[in-house]
Amino acid sequence: MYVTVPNEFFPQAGKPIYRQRQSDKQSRVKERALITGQTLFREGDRADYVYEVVSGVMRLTRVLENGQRQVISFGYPGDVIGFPRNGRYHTECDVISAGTVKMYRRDALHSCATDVALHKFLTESALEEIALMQDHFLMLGRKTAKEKLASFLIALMNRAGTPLGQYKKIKLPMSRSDIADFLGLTTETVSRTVSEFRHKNIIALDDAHTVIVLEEDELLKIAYSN
Amino acid sequence: MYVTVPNEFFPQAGKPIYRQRQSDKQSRVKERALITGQTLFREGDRADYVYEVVSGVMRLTRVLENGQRQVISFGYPGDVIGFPRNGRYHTECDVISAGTVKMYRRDALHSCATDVALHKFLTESALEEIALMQDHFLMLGRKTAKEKLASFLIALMNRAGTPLGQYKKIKLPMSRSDIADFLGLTTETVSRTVSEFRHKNIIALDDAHTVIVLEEDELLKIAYSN
DNA sequence: CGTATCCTTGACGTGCGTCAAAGACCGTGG
DNA sequence: CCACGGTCTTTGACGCACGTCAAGGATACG
Repeated sequence: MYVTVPNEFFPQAGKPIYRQRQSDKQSRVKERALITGQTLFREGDRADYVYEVVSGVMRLTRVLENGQRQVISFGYPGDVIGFPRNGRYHTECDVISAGTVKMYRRDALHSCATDVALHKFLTESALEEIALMQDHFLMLGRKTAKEKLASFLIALMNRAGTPLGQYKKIKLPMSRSDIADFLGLTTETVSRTVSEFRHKNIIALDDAHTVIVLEEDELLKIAYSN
Repeated sequence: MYVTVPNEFFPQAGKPIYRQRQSDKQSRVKERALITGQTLFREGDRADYVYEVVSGVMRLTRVLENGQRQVISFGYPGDVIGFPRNGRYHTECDVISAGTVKMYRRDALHSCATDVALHKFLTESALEEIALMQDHFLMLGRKTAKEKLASFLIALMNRAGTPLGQYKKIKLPMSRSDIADFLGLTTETVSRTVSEFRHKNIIALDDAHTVIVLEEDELLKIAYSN
C-alpha cells in the first residue's frame, strides 16, 4: 500500500487510476512540451485552457503588491492546474522541472455538451483541489516549522518518492525559497530545519535537492503527533 | 462602489447579482431553516446536498487529531458551502447565526442533465471558492497579526458592514477563538490586536461583537501596505 | 574558470504563543 | 428581580520559535 497518513499536499497519492483519462488516445487531446524555467501562464491571463500535468513539476504562485510571494501548490503528474476565475488565471504557473501537459479547452469545465467524461473529470478535479487546499490551511495556520517540513517531505515521498534499498529517495526539484514560500517560512528556517533532521539522522542528503528518508516513523511522529 | 481592495475573504462583495438564481422561485428549491448552534453537516457525512446560504452565518471547520481546529471559512449569504470530495463532506458546518439555506442535490454539481443553469452556478461557485482560498493562503502564510486582523475586518466590512453615520458598523457573530482559528492566531493575540486598534482610535467597540470602523484608510494601510 | 545564484550557518531581536488571573456577559433558577 | 455559575474576553508577564541581518561555502552555468 501507498498512502499511510493523511496526505495533505498530494491527496491523490496511491489513488486508483480512475483519474487517468484513457479515452484521450483516440480523442485527440493537445499536449504541450515545457522546458525548465518556462512560464505556462501568468496571473490575469485569459484562461483558454485548463492543464493536466503529464510529466515534470510545475509551481503555482501568487504575488502580493510588495513582492511577497506565496507558492500555492506544486503541480505533479496527474494534477489539474489552471482553474480560472471569471475566465482568467489567478496564479502564475512556472515550470520547475521539464515535462508535458495536456491541454483542455476551458469550456469543457462549464459545459458537458462536447465531452461528458472530460467534464466530469475536470469538475471532480476542482472539488479535489478544494479539499486539498483546506488541508493546507491546517498546515499554514497551526503547524511549527518542524511539523511543516516533516509533513511536506512525507507528502512528497508518498507522491513522488522512489525506493532506495530499504529507504526512500525524494527529489526536490524546487528551491529552498520555493519550499519556504509554500510552507510560510523563510529559506533560512527551511535550511536550518533540514539540517536539524539531518543531524538527528532522520534524513540524509545526497545533495541539496535529494533527500533520503532514513527514519520515516520519526518524520511521521514529528508531522502529526503534536 | 463597494469593493475598493482585493477582498480576500469575500470576493463576491459588491458583485452583481448574477450569482443569485432568479429561476429558483418557479422551480421549487428546498430551503431549510437553521438555528444558532446547530450543526448542518459533519466531516465524513455523505454529501447529499450542496447548500447556498440565504441568510445567517455559517462556520466551516476542520479538526486535527490532537484537537486543533482550523476555521476554513465563514459562510455568508450568497456563499455556496458543502462541496463534497468523493461524495462526502470534508468539513464540519456549524450555524453561528440563525438563518436559512437552499438545498441543491449533489448530482447537480456533476451533471447538467437536469438543470443547466444550476449546474453552471455550482461549478462557477466551486472555481470561485478555489480562487478565494488561494487568497487566504497569502494571509495565513505571510501576514502579521495586525495585517491579518485588519484584512479580516475590511473583508467583513465590505461583505456585511452597515452604514452608521459617516462610519461603518460590523457585526461579528463569531467568537474571538473562531476568528483566531480562521487567521491562524490565538484568542489572546486577536483580543490584544483588537484592543490595540481600539486604543489607536482606528476602531471602536459597541460591545465585543460590534465594531465601528473609524479610520478605514488606516485599516487599509495596515492590511495591505507592508 | 569565473561569476551569479543558491544553500548553509551564526548571532541577535521580536512577535506571538503560553500561562495565569481578573473582569464582562449570559442564561438559569430561586 | 437578584444571585450565581459558566463561558467568553481582556490584560499582564514571560519565554521561545522563527524572522532578520550578515557572511561564508557550495553549486550551476556560460
